[in-house]
Order: sequence, then C-alpha cells, then structure tokens
Amino acid sequence: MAESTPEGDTPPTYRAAEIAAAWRRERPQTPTDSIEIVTPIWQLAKLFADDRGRVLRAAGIDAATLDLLSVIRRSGPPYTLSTREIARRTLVTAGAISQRVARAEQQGLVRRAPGGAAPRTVLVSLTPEGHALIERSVDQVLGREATLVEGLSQPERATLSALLDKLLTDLQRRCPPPGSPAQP
Amino acid sequence: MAESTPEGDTPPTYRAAEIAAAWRRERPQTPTDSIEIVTPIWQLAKLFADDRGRVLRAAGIDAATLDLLSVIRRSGPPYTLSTREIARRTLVTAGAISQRVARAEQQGLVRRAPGGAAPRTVLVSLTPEGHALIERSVDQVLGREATLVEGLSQPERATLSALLDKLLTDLQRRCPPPGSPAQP
DNA sequence: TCAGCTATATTTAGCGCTAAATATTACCAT
DNA sequence: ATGGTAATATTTAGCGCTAAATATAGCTGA
Repeated sequence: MAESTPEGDTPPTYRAAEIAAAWRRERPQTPTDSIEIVTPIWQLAKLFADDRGRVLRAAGIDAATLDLLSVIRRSGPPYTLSTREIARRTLVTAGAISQRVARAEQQGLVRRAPGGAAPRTVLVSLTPEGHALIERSVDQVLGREATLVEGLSQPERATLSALLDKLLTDLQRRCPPPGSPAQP
Repeated sequence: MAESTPEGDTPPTYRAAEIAAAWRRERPQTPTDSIEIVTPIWQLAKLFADDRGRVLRAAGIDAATLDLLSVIRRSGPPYTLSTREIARRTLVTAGAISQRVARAEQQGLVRRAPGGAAPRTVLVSLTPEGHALIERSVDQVLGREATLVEGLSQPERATLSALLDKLLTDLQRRCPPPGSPAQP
C-alpha cells in the first residue's frame, strides 16, 4: 500500500487528480469526469472563505455582516433594499437574512423600516456607522483577494472567468435555484 | 410587475459582472479584479453542494457521511484509515471527523478500533453495511455530476481544470492550511 | 362587504461545523 | 525507573444556516 495508514509522508493537501486516480484504481467503472472540476472549486471556495475570514476578523466584522452591508452599499443611494431583494441578491435563505439584519441592527449598522410596494415589505438601510464600516472594509477584502489571484496572468484570468461563467450559466439553467453565497 | 418587489425585472440570479460593475460605479477606486474569479467559484460550490444534497437525500445518506465513507473506500483494502489521516484528506477539522465517525458508527457504517503507529491512534474501518452503502451511492453522485459538467466541451474542461489547479496550488503556497471540503 | 388568497417577514428547532479545552497514550532523557 | 513531553482523539460551547411553521398585510372576487 502506498501512503494510507501509518502515514509515511504528508503532502500539503489532497489533489483532485489523486482522488480521481484512486477511484479508477478501486472501481474502474466509476465516472470520474467531474472530479477535477468540482473538487478544486470546493477547495478554492474554502480557501477564499477562510482567508477572507482572517482578514475580516482583523477588521472587526464577520463575513455575514460584510455580505449584508456590501449588497446594500453597492446598490447605490439611498442605500436601502427590501429584505426580499437582499435575499435574491445574496442567494441566502430569507430566514438567514432576517437574522443577519437583526444582528446588524443590534450593532447599529442598519435600520429597518416598513414601507415599499408589496404586502409586508421591510426596507433595510445603512446607518452612518454601517456605511463607514463597509467603506473601510471592502477595499481591504477585495485588495487582499486581488493579490491572491495574481498568480494567474491577465489572459489566464480572463479565460478562467469566462469558463466559470459558462459553467455557471449552464448549471443555473438545469438546477433549481435555492441559494448560494455572494461577493461584497 | 413581474414577480419581485418594486425592483423591475428579476434575473434568475446575481452575476459577478454586475457586482464588479456596481462597485466601479459606486466607488471607482475599488479593486474589483478578483470578483469575476471568486464570485463564480462560490456560486458554483454552492450549486454543486445543493445538487449533491438532493441526490443524497434520495439515496438515504448525507454529504458528511458520504465524504467519510468515500475517503475510506477509495483508500483501498483493508478499507481502514486513522482519524488523523481522514482529517488530512478531507481537510475538515479533527473534531468534525470525530463527530462524523461517531454518527456513522451509530448507524453501523464504520467501526472504530485502537491501534496504529502514533500514540493514541484510532483506526476507522468500513463495515459491510458501510461498504455496500458507498458502493451504491458513489456512482449516483459522480454520474450526476458528470452530466452537470457536460455543458463544457472536453477541451474546455481540460483548460478549466488546469487553471483551477494552478490557482489552487498557488494559493496553498500562500495561505495557512486550515481546512476545505473534498470529493467522494 | 368580507372571506379567503397571496406575498412577504419572522420565529423556531435542529444540524454540522469550528475553536478551544480536555483526556489519553507512547516515548525519551535523565 | 520515572517524570515530562509530544502527539493524537474527544468533548464542549457557541455560531450561523436551513427548513418549516407562524404571523401579518394588502388584494380580489363573489
């Protein structure tokens, strides 16, 4: 056996190519076509999320709050969005949004007010404190991420993002649309 | 009105390109370079995870258990791995592995036994029931995922996976290695 | 007019994860 | 021998999310 139990060496992490090869060795009929796409996507998502978490901890804000303030901030003046619209744009459950808004309101970062078209619409607005916090956080987060993707050349990044977008579009056509994270 | 709030139309989901454009409109100095890479990665990760969740619910197994049984199964005979090694390969906290193993043991899918090289090593093995469950689940999951990536041609998939791997390698060199999901 | 219907927001129970604290074992140098 | 140290596993507290149940406001048609 190569490297399983008593752990000879300890490679830094586990590679998609190894996973696919292991399945083909163990079960030759296994359909491994997707592994080298899906696995690195999950690994990258986790790496980006963890790294962002570290940046945000230093900035005194958590990822959920950043997500909330960001979507309101970048919607432009008057920095107000309905709960429903926030849920649509962040692709997180409406119940989760309720909780995020409650926490942020507790910290004085947003304000809730009834009003709007639909029946029970609640509008969420940035307070001056919330606006200030997002202004000083967003460049830190996006600046850090910009350095993280520097390992790819500009043409490589363009190719990558085009392929990701194509795959995403195709999948959204074929899967029910429950939820998904977002960008500040 | 179409179907949302005051908000005019309701596109199926929120696009990375729109997010980047919104930030540039609102704050021209914002570094948006990473958005069209990071955002689709998170959206895709969520889509794949949700879709897998639906497949697994039908198969009577959850994602965490699939992850555990998979890593043991594809390590080959004797289908035994130490807790430590499982944690390394799935890139999830050792505490989480303890809990996953406890749950799976409760269901009769794995067995725990002391032994192995290091001090307090615990070896986790598949029971016949666990082996049978993973055998009949893995092809369903990977087969489904294979159809999901069909929207990309073979060369496109190769390019995509090469770029993802390059980015991942580069990031692993630059970020601390806390944790990340895995593939069955 | 008014009874229901629809659309939205909130609450609640439960889940799995992380981080930190704790427990346990083997080894090793004195 | 023996006390200490390193390595590992488990437990625990807390967190944020999801799904489902609940509450509420406006609309609509008989």
